[in-house]
Amino acid sequence: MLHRTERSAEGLLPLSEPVFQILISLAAHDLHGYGVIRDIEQRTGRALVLSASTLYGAVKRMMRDQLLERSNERPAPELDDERRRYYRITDFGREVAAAESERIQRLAGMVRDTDFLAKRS
Amino acid sequence: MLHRTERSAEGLLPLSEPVFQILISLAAHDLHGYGVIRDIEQRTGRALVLSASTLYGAVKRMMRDQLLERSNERPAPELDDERRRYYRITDFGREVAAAESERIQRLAGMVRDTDFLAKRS
DNA sequence: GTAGGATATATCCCATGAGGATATAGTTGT
DNA sequence: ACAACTATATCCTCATGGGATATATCCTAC
Repeated sequence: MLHRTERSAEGLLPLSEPVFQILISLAAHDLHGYGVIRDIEQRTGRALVLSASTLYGAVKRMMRDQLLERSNERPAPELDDERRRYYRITDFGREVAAAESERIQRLAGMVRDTDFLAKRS
Repeated sequence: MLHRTERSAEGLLPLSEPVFQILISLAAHDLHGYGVIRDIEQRTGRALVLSASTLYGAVKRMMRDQLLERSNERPAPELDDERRRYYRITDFGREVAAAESERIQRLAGMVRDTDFLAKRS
């Protein structure tokens, strides 16, 4: 019997914008909290800038839900900052991110050619 | 001087799943509350089935935010049900739906070719 | 060396929203 | 007549987002 996922990824959908963006950032590489804020800010062209409370609150809940875990690996000492706390996405976190991505693709397809500004009746 | 939008559509984004789906339903044709629930259920293949409290709560807030308004037009009496309260999407509601649609398209593009399950490092 | 801004984490607190439970009542089918 | 479905509405609870705030370290300029 193969590994049985405790909680289904779908049960956590839809993800909030902050949570999905945090998963995207950490899917690429381990990062510390403040670094995640900067990464999201850069990737979205400042369209989304998380406040500190949003980031740390979300991270705490994502750890509770086993989407993230603490990472012990740190950069070379000369590049490091002792205050940082690094996080890593879990396998389950990747499952959830993939499921949310599929949901988004489905939704995007559903409305792709819809002209909401065209009045009816 | 052309019409000036009071509140920007972007300020309401991102929309919750229920709110966006309600706008999609009403963008096609006026409908009453219970009919919106059925319409979303059908369109999404039962993937999203709003509870009554979610629907009526969302509709109330959407009226407050001027995304929807009451519609006086009713179907032919033999097809009607007096208990029904029909709703219509407003021009502003269409703007907001279009803005959310663009946001979704952008997000979908951003993650389209991301393989979240491919482990790194 | 010290002042100030950026980096970094964390908590308190409030407003908002999703949705289960529940209430009420009219409509339709058997 | 009785049940199931249609239809609207409110109460209540829980979770989340985010402003304000606190604390401390790092870095750069003077």
